[in-house]
Amino acid sequence: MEKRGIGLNGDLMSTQVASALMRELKTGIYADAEKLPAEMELAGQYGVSRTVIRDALSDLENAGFIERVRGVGTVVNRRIVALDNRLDLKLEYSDMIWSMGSRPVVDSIVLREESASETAADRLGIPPGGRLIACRKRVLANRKPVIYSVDYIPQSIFDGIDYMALDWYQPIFDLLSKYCGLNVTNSITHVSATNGDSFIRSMLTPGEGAALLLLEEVSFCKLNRPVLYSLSYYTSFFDFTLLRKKF
Amino acid sequence: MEKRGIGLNGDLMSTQVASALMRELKTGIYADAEKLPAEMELAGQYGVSRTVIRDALSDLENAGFIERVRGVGTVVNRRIVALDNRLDLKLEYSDMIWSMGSRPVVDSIVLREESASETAADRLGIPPGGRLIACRKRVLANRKPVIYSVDYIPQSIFDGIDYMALDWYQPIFDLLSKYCGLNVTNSITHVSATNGDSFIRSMLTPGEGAALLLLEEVSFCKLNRPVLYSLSYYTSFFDFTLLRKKF
DNA sequence: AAGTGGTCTAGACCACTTC
DNA sequence: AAGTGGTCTAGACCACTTG
Repeated sequence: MEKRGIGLNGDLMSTQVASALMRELKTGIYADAEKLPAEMELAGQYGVSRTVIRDALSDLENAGFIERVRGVGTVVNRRIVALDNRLDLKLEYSDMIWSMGSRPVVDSIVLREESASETAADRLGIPPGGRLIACRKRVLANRKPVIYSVDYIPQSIFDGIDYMALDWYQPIFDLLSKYCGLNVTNSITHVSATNGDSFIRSMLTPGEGAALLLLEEVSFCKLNRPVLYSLSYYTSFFDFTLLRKKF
Repeated sequence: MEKRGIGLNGDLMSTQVASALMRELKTGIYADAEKLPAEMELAGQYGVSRTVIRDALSDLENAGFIERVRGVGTVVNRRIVALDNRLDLKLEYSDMIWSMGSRPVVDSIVLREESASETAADRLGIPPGGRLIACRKRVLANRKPVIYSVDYIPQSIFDGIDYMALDWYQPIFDLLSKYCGLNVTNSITHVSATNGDSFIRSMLTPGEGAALLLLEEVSFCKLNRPVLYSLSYYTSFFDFTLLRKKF
């Protein structure tokens, strides 16, 4: 009898199949395909049941990469497969900068301990005035400033950790993962347009009359635990793309 | 033997269960619940197999409303259930305005036939210079201008239809659905911040120094067929929220 | 009629958390 | 040990599109 549930590298079968299919769709044997093979055929090829294939295809469909049509087959959405920086699927700015061919560089970090504002306390689910760590920083791409951000983290998250000694130049999600064992899974993000104040504009030096995109964001770990409240100002360097789908 | 696959009102069983659960989560018996009952128990209550329940829960989880944890149960994400205007789940501005307690009113419509720009042709997958219908309009909420938009639709979509006679005051998606039988299922949206030009600002009269949010969008029907290319400028009246999730 | 994806059933075992 | 969700199997029928 085959081992069930878990494949060789620890991932689930359906996850492995989904990754494999995605690879083939982007650069492999389905790179020019308009349709994928029938579900039963894929099941045979990968040596799994149709259920596994359908779970994998469900994931791809939810992300918009394919569309399944009865009587027709599994149709590839080429335009969506080709998209690179999906705001709705990525949480990390550094990935975005890398995939745009630049190297993200962080400068002028200011780390402080502060009392939570009413807003911050509400978003993070802590008492007003609770202790926060505030990390203000600027990110450059190709030597040009592209992001200015303020990240607030409850001090309680760093219980027993000398957070001042940590390397705050790395992406904040990496830091939370490495030193606190907290993996951010999703964020609620408010998007708006602004011109910023004179300080923000002096940090980002956008062109005359250029507006900034502001993302106000609460990030969560497993079980909906809020761990990060952040305000990020983005210059027009970024091309934010997202897929909107009816529920 | 029970009828399979389709329930009383034409919806799928899993879709019906998902809707029912969503209703209970928002205002029903699970309005204050931290967890949903076990899958087997739900299966019993709704008189369906565990598979149906799991399909329904999968949909809710994909939209972020619940989280399923092994050994624990199905946990409700209250903050996400409480969100109202999800940019990633809604395609229609009028819904958003209604749910903010205002009535959307469209004024100053300008309908023209134009040749496709290179950009528009590319986005809509038609030859450059192809015939387009351009609909420019302004939307008011509570008598204040809140959106200015330009919608481009390939003329071929209206083959044999006297499009000039249609009611362009209704949402464009309703129009496409009613008269062309085309239901928009998703959109690729580019988000950016801008200050607009003097014309846009005269239409929207944002406050001094207030920036505008620009959504540049291609909307698709079944089989990834592009039917609408639009540019929409939004004032700060709108609170755009979206859920970002790791793929 | 044949082939596709969509759904459903019944049953099984696995991984995890809690008691 | 008991209960949860996660995965998988094998098989069935349904709805739809295409030839």
